[in-house]
Amino acid sequence: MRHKGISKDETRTKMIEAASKGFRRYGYGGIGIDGLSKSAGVTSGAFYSHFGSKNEAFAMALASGLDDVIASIPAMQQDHGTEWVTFFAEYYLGMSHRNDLEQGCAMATLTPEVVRFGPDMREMFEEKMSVIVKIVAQGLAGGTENSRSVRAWSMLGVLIGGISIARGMKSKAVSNAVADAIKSAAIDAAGRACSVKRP
Amino acid sequence: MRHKGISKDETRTKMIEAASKGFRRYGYGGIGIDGLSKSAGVTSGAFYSHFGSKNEAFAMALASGLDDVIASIPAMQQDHGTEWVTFFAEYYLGMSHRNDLEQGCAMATLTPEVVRFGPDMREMFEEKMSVIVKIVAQGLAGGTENSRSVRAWSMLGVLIGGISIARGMKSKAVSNAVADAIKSAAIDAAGRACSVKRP
DNA sequence: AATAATATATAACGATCACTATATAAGGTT
DNA sequence: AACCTTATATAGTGATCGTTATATATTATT
Repeated sequence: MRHKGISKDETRTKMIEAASKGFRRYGYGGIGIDGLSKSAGVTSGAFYSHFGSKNEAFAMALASGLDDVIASIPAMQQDHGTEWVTFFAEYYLGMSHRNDLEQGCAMATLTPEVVRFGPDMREMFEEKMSVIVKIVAQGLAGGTENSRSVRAWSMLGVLIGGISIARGMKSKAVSNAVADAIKSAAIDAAGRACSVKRP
Repeated sequence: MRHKGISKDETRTKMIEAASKGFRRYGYGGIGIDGLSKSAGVTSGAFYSHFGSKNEAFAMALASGLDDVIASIPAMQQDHGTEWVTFFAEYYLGMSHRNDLEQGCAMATLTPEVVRFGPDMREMFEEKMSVIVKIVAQGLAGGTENSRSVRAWSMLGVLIGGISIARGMKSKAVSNAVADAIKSAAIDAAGRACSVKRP
């Protein structure tokens, strides 16, 4: 049966959102089709009319999560000028983002899973991450283009690894200490930032 | 039934090894009791005479993996003097370690899973990671003790995040580019190293 | 040599897994 | 209003999930 006054696109959006949140929070193996469908307010029948497989749903969730990053970094660069790196690092390792797996950055939660998938998934990951690093590098100043790219990868690496460690800690004190260390490391890794003006 | 000429400890060791490898390669949700038992050459009956639950097996695997790090870093520091950080970074992001999930460093593969467990698991993680960071900091020179600790967390963060990103890439070229960037970032994050002499 | 203790295999549990086939209710078309 | 298309629900598939209970073969004890 259909739903009253709800378009297929609306349902699809809800289902990608549910998949995004579910996979980030529980991991690929930690939630099933029923769980994902249920949290989208539908059943597995709807799931398979939108995605061919669980794998495909993960791909959609990953792509959507990385697209969010691709959209949000330029906005931060516009809003915070040369201070954008500091702002980014402080947000990324801040308490609220650290405590929010479900709505947190997909890079942090989903990247470690990518290695276990096939070439198609990894190709998509590679492409989106390359876009992200390009955008980050555009917000960095000084050195060669290669240097800025290296610094961009470094900054992303330390943020992703750092939040992963900080999230694993039991005590707030140690988690905070790690977070603070990683914040400064990310800022150092990025080096000099610049203000980005986009058309 | 028992096994001929095989002690319980031998079996236990094989099972912890199998759990370590299995969880690193497939993730917590990606392998089951039967899979872990089978790759240890036993059945689920043996599994539950050694571990109370899958959770407990993960805890053993995590502890054992982190203990390996705790044992191997001092050895590296002894062997490579002030160059130990460079050696570590180059090993960590090198091709062979990058391509070997199963036998690779447990910090990289298991850390992202820890956040999904309860306080006991996270407490153990916190303790072992704190030991690791202390050992790393002992191999760093200059600055205050706090600065060396911050630099140690930063170095671990960038290594863990960096290998996670590099492993997700499809192409060797991009994976290598990320790896090279992370190597230099890790060395920079660590700052000046020192030679460690232990009794 | 008989017996007890123990380590592991085997078998089974209900639950959930990813996924498929079919039924049905709603919207769109004529 | 009748019909067709479509989006979703329902119900099922065999397989595997984590776990428990029991059977059995080996070692240890007497």
